Amino acid sequence: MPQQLKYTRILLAVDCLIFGFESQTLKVLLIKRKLQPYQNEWSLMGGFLVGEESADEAALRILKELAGLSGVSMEQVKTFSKADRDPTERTVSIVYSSLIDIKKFEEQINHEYEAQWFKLNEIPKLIFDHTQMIAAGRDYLKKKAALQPILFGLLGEKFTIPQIQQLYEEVFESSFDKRNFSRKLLGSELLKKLDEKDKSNSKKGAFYYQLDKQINHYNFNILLNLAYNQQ
Amino acid sequence: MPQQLKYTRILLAVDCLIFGFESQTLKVLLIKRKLQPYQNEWSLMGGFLVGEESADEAALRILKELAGLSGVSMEQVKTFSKADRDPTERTVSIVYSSLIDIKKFEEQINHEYEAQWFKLNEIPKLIFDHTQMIAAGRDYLKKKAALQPILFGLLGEKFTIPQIQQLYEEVFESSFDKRNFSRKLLGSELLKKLDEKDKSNSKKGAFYYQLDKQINHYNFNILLNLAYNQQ
DNA sequence: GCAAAAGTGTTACTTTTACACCCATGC
DNA sequence: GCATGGGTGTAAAAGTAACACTTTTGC
Repeated sequence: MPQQLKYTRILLAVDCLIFGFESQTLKVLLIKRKLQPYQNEWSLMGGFLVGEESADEAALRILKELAGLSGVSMEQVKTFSKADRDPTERTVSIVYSSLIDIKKFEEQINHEYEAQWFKLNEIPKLIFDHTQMIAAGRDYLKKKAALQPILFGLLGEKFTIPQIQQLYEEVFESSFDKRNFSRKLLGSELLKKLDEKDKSNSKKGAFYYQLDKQINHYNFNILLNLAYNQQ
Repeated sequence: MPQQLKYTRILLAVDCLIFGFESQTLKVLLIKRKLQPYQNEWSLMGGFLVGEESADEAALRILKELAGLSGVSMEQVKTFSKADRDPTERTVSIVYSSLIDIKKFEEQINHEYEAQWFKLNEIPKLIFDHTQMIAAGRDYLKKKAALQPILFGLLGEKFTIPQIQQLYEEVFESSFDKRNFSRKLLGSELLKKLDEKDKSNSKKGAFYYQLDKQINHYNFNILLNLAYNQQ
């Protein structure tokens, strides 16, 4: 008799935590749960593993099913396993997360589950331990951003310096001197200035920039250092 | 009928990945599996969740049961969920890891499962995806060490500067100039020099140091910077 | 013409890097 | 007495931090 027979098998879920950036703010995508219990309460996009799929695969499927998003590359953040986290039945959940540019994915979003973006300081009460999941995701984001220029992934094809600065400030919950910040950023030689200006935030308008080259071929100490003293 | 009835329940395991440092080398603790299949092959200390325990709790229990270690604070690294990772039955495994000082825990280790330390470049063939787990743990260690002075946790109560340097060099798979390294380390004012010398590595002997104050009360840019250019 | 955000330069200070020789000891 | 690893200083270069005023333009 295989040893395993005496162990309980447990429901395995995946929850998708999508951060987005828009109008100078970091937001989180939430949907309304359509099942009992907790029907109509806000939650991350979550679901159970089916068949032979891995958690990575399940996360992509669930994000597509519940929010309509595809082509988002998520990373595993953390697994939540407390026995009482889901009162219905014991469930272990693996959290996946990504950062996206809200505008870029706006049209893809499916509103069947009332998907909606919430600012980080205006997050409603969520089911289960989803509030903790968001905290874990933020933490993950902070660490990742300190070591890699992931934040660009969140920006659309073009962006302004003040936009990037606001993004970094939100992620690190800090603020930077704009002269120093823009000098560093431009000094990286990663950005190409466009002729076009973004006038949505000021009368003068801010020039748009684009990533000039492939991100991975560079030394990103410049970006790392933005976070250097933050944590 | 609850929605969940249609989903499969899955075996949930925990694997413990213990890194240790001894005689200038980073090592990993492995045991011999006592169950079929793969009996007598090397593996991490792993086991299934039982009862109402969380994965964090299971990891502590399993580490104690299979290797005799207690008082080790492990952190969750990553969850492995591919359908075919365990050929016996579908099992999802959450990996936990820690860094310890081998000497400090030497006496605790229980040899019922033939627990043995292996150098990172001399790791035998392991069951399932345990080799990948070690790679993920190393990566985690590198990132963590770049942001926090965890490496001290791995050293015993006293240590020499060359020892710490070798440790950092192993973790970052890199090398540092010893003058710069020791200047930074001593400049942190975290270390107190002892009168005693370690003569196990040279005739002249190297002075032992101790951590002088509580680690957390300090600014660890000094240590962060050791890793600054490494990744 | 004024409010509001964009953009830009300099200086003092700190940190990093690169580099080579003497020291203490056991054999 | 020599081989081995331990220990130390300095100068040039790079990066960081702190600071204030001008520009543009829509209203």
